Amino acid sequence: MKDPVKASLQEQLAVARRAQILDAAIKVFAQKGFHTTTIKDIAREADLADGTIYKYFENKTALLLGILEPPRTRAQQEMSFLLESDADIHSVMKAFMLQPLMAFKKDNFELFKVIISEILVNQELRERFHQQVLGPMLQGGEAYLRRWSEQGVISPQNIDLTIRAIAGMILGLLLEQSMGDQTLEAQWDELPDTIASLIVNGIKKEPL
Amino acid sequence: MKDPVKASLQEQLAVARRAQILDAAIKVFAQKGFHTTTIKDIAREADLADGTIYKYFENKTALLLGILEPPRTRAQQEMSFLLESDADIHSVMKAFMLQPLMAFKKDNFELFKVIISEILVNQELRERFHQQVLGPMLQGGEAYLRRWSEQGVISPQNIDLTIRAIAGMILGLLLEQSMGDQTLEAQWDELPDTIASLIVNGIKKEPL
Amino acid sequence: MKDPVKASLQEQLAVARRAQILDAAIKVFAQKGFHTTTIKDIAREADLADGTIYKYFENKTALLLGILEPPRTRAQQEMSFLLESDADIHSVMKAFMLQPLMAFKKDNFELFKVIISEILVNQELRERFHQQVLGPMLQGGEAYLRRWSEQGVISPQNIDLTIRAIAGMILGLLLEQSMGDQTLEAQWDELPDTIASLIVNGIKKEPL
Amino acid sequence: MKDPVKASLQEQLAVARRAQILDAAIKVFAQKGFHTTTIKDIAREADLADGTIYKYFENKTALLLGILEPPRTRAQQEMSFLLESDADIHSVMKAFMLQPLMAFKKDNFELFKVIISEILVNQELRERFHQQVLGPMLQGGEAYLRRWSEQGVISPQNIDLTIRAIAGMILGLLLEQSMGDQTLEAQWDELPDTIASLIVNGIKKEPL
DNA sequence: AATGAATGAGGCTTCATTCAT
DNA sequence: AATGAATGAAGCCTCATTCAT
Repeated sequence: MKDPVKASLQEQLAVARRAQILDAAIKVFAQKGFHTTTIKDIAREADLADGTIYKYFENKTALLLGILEPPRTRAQQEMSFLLESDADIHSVMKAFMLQPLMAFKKDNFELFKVIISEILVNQELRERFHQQVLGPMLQGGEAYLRRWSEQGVISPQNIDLTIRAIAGMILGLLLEQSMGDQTLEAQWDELPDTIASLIVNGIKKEPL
Repeated sequence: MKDPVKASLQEQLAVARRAQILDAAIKVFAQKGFHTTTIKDIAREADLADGTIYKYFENKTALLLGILEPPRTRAQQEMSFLLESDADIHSVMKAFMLQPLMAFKKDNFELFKVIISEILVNQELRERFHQQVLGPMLQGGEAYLRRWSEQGVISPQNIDLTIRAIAGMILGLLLEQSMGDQTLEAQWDELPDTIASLIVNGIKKEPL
Repeated sequence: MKDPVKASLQEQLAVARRAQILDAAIKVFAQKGFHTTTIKDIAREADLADGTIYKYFENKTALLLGILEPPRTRAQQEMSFLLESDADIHSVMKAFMLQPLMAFKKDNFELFKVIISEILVNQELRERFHQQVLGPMLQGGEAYLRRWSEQGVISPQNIDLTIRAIAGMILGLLLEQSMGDQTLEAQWDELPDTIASLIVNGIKKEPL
Repeated sequence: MKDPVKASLQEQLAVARRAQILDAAIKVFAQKGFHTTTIKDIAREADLADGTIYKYFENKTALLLGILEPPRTRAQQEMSFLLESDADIHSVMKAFMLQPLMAFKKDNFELFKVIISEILVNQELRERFHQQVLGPMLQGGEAYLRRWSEQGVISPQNIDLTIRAIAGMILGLLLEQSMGDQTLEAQWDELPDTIASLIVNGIKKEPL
């Protein structure tokens, strides 16, 4: 085991196994929900034995934590990259929405359901989510708003609350969609544009 | 038991008992979450025997459904009453926010957590919530927006999506708060005003 | 309560109530089986409250015991009356079968199922049944066989075992029928004759 | 686990475990009856954990079904073998009785009680019993009677009913014995002979 | 490293029975 | 005498987790 090549091979294998298990977990969680899913379900999906799961994850909750881990939440990184650019407000706003709103679309928002559902009830998960997903998202947005505010592009409202309201809108729309709202489902792709508009201009009719 | 007086007494007692159980359930659910709460917990809190719960509720899920029942969700009714009035946009918007944002404040949003958490995972509950809470909220708001739109007060954007975005913002803020966001917690009471402003005017600086 | 008329009235009422409850019990037991039937089922069928049952019967088992009580097991009395007569062997044998084989036919043998099923597992019930039903049946038959044996009509085989075999045949046929044997069901009415013949003559071809 | 040696070992172990559990179940069921026996009772007797039972049997009823499974009901097969032979009627008849009458003697008929008791009340069990035990028994006997009838050894009575009456006699005797009849218990070993005689010749005195 | 058999704690639910009215 | 609300013991079963191989 002192052979560094071997060691790194082992390591790579372990990483692969972890990924394999997480993929299975995501799939089954999305299908059946967290509490309804058994370790056996995941093991079967990953084509492993029950016990093997526990070599890579301490317990069932750790699987959910694993899903939230960095490599899988690359979302906000790409976003923050975008935020550095110099596009106009509407474009940036739209881009800000696009990522999260579309991210969950592929699996029909099932995974969103599972994660949020469990987050609401599990403290550790909640903190992780706040740190790894919500926090960065808010900070990124905040920085942007602050810059715009300094540039006099937007009115210097309470920025803390404003960015939280915007982020909340995204979360809330995902929530409503997850609850089976038909109207949202039908027009989902128009959301980024509509909302960006709403946030930038408000609902009030523009004075001529 | 053909005695009508006695009968109605019994009936009243039954109603009281139901309420007593629901109160206990709300309390314990809020403290421990749905899955973690046992029937025994609720029974103890209600100062009743386990079995008694089942005289009034078919099963554990029915307790959660009970929490969503009309008398306890009177919220949106009062709101819709408000919406009939002729106040200016900002005031109405603020009122629209006020109700839900404050409703859950008293129990530290714990109940919101539990309900949403379970809603995301339980179809029946989800449908009930959509029918009894979200639906009315959306319809009420939609009617308002439509009226304003006709009056030329607001720009005739996609109203369906707009109202959902607004409602989503409320839900999302509750969600962020439930996840332990400190900033929100500190400034919660300023939210209605800030958000109403945001929605009405947007973030863009007013052209002079 | 010292009024003897009143007292006897009370008493008569009590007897009627008992009967009412037993009738209900018989009906529901036959429909659903002993273990599957709840006191509530019986109470509902008897149009009484649960608690009332317990004023007349100590517990659920007592209801089954009640079903076996004399007035309802008048069977063997009529039979023993028949046995006194001087008919030929075949007729008597046939009569001996007729009563029990037909008694349970009316409720589709469901009650037989329930009683036997529980008898096999409940000692007290077993003893009662042996005393009140099986015993008299055996004794009646035994007396008859003995008389015939003395008269030289039948061969003096082991009478104890013979009568038990005959009674067993009856029980066993009821059992087979209860198990859903189609052939038996179709030809049930021919049984008394066929069996009487079998017992009297055996299966062996008569020597010319 | 692709190792075939290992796999077959596992398999053998599983079979053994099943047997171990069934043995325990038989023992406890015989002692306490089906409904009174808890899974814990069986687990304790088998020296296993409660949950382990469920790896091998779907539920409590499956344990009873297991008891009726082929390897344990090999009885009638041996009997049918006997029926092929060319012994005289009396011997065959006696053999026909011998097997079932003695099979249950070893455990004091307790198992018979439990099985029959539950069969009467459980449809699935009833069908299995009819298929696996009673059916073969009847068919075997029927074939025999029919052959004899063609050979002119026995009188061509209604063979369907006759074989059912004979089988019924066996069942009924087991039932009487199970109910605690002392006389039967004392003379149980003489039964096959006595009954064979009864069935072959009937009770009527032979005409000289 | 992987397996999967075994574990056993724990929850939901039913229902016979009691007892205050 | 009748009621039926309340009781609470008890059982079946699930499933996360462990550990010997």
